[in-house]
Amino acid sequence: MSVSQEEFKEMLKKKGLKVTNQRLLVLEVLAENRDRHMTAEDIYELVKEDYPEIGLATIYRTVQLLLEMQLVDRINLDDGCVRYEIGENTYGDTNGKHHHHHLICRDCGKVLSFKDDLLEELERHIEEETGFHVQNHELKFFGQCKECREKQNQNGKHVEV
Amino acid sequence: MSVSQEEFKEMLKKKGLKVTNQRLLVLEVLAENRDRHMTAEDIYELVKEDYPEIGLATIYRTVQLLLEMQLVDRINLDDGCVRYEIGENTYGDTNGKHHHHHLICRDCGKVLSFKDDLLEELERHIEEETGFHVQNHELKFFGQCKECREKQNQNGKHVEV
DNA sequence: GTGATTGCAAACTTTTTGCATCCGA
DNA sequence: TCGGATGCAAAAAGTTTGCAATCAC
Repeated sequence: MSVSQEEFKEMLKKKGLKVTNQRLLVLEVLAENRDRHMTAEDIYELVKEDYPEIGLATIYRTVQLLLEMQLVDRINLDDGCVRYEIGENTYGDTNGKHHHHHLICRDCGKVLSFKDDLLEELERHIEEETGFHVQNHELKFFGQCKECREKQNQNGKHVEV
Repeated sequence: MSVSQEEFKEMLKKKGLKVTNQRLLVLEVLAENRDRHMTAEDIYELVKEDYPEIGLATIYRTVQLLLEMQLVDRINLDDGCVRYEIGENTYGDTNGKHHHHHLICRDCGKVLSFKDDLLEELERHIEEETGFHVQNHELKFFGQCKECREKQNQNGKHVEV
């Protein structure tokens, strides 16, 4: 079940909230950049192209709302700012895409995504052992990307781990 | 291989850095609170008990140093501040303890730890498929803890997921 | 003695909040 | 019309930095 713009409007109305240009544009910008990991500032700059009078505070208030509506995910790549990604079932043709994790290169800062559903077993395990009910997860791997590794090897350095 | 205070002093000297009371105390406080997830402010308050003249900036500079020396880990529980945990092999009798993940309750904010080594297979998988060399990871689960779940059930509410 | 380290205060960055105005329903 | 939503500016919160004084070696 993928959420369309029409469904988003319905969801807003059902909650007694108003459909505004700002809200539609924030979600649209996130949808158009589903491969990026956008900060509030990134979203602000892009929405401003279509709607120059928007304020940064509105971006923050809107992503908060979208988080609560579970239409976007929040991720933190440990670079000092929170980032937002549109949900896998929101606004897209990506009906098959499931969870993905982030691979963060400590050398160049690049962030790769890695699709995977293997955590479901672990989640079941956690629920059985602790009674904690898992609703969502965030998994980051820190290390060195292929390119940085090759670059290091070319420089004749020994790869120390 | 567990790192003792003596080894920490050696590591500092080997890097041409000085052994100061402040550095020893920060690591000691982290070691004494390995079950907590300490913010810079938490560490500051505790070190101040033994060393009232310490400044918050020193805490930040020291944890940065300890991170680089891989004696502590940084975690982010999405509550607005970065947290620090002493490394599993640092200053402890916990030679068998391996990786652990964090279970964050969205209702009461409590953070539980869950020991597990199941991610190693996934890391191998990632290295094979992408060439990304994994050095560390951080895994958080968001959901509802046992107590909050029971409380909700007692109130007669239907548990919606 | 000398260079690394510290404490303090100021600067900086990201995010939140108060409030008058505006706008969707 | 009316209450929710917005833009702006100010405030808050967390972290970093410059610098003179201090301390470890």
